[in-house]
Amino acid sequence: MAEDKAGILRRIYLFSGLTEEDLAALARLALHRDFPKDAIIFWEGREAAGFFILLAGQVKLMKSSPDGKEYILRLVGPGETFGEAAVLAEDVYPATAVALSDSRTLYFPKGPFLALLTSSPRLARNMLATMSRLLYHLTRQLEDLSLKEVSARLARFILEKCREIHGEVAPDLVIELNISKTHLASYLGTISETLSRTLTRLKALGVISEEKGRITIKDPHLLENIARGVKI
Amino acid sequence: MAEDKAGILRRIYLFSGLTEEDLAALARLALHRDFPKDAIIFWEGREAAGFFILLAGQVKLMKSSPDGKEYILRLVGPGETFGEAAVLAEDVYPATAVALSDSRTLYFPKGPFLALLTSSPRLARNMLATMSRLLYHLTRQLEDLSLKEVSARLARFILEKCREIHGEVAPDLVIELNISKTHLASYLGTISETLSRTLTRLKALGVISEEKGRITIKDPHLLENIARGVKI
DNA sequence: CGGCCTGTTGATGCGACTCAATTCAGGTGG
DNA sequence: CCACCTGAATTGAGTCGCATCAACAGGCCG
Repeated sequence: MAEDKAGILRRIYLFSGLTEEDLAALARLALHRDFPKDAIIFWEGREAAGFFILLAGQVKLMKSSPDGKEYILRLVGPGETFGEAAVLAEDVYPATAVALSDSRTLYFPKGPFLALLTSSPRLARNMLATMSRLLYHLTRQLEDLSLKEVSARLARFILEKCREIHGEVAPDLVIELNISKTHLASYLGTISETLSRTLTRLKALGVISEEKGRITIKDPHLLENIARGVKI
Repeated sequence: MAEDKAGILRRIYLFSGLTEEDLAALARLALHRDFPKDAIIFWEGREAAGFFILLAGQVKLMKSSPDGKEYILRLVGPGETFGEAAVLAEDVYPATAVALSDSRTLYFPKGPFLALLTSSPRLARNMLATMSRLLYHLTRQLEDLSLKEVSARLARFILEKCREIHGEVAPDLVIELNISKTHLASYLGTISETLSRTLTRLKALGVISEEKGRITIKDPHLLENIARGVKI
């Protein structure tokens, strides 16, 4: 069984370049934990006893307000880790994790992992790089939320998604939204009604076309400008 | 000279618990760099060749939009590091750093520091903890910006500042704003006019009193509720 | 079929940004 | 020492973006 896990771990970015020995040690302390759709994986504010790697499924990391609104900090896909930040400085999870679909994870208990971290400089380096990228990502989100309006945030989302999938941005490239529009709205810091209206406006402008969660880019140049904050 | 630096470094959180040997190595690669008020220390998007420790003065890390608005991600005080995230995964600084007053810093070039990081598990651990706390901080800001209104963000700022200074929140405790209200507004994701109005409302409610940048807490309980998002 | 969830569209109201005018404080030079 | 200038802070009026409330259409499933 441990060999199975080591094979999986080898393909996770966080563990790239590790020695076989380190991978084996990681595999020994990893535990399979599966969650059905809508299950809460951990609550914001609860003690962080470990972190997760998502093997299959989808997970949202979110904050919610007393009056029921929610903001999605991050959408986690297979191969990505989550809950990492909590195991280091803070002793509590900074957000709530919810399975958006049936999800399989590997769980790493905090204590043994920290020990391994001390003995493997490469693992520590990878961990720092991972957190660095998270920081960068959050920084961008803060910039968007504070300085840009919904249309700009949506435009940026589409562009980044497109680069992620196709490696470039060009007319007639198609992006699949793998999440509901309600979730996308929360991720963009707005609500579904506003997202719906904004999409309609972009469609009316001929910047994109869309049906059933498939967005086709029509005018990349204008889309870039909108993402930059140009009023429409 | 190197002894001087080692003495300074010893008191920096990031370097706590390091061996004398590591401190000496750090001291050897650190460079003094001073900046006058309003100097740009680094630009967002420029290559990150190293990071800084602020010894004296004050620095803002900010994002700015094409139309001149700015958002302050973080206010850096003496003893804190900045630009750390950039030296690891990203090769560019994610924000612009500006000296708000004459500032003295120590500068650590990326390459040698990374080498040291690999050889000192304790340093790597501290670095991870530091970044972890930054992540936590940014997460809170995102929550505030997306879910709360200005009054709640201001209330939370006052409460956190109070805890930071006095270790508790109680009536008649005084908080010194060491920054201009315009800067505070940018930090709270708003503009000076709105901040001014919000302060006036809080004063009218008897929650706080304020003159010349000195805020006195009058009603801690109500302040907590406002921070939680209760409408006023 | 009827329930439910997701998404769309319309009407309305509120919070916060904009623009503009005024006051105030600090610093400078005559 | 006071007049002057400059940038910060305040206050008012108007506008705009977006959330809210509400009604409704379409797809899915028990």
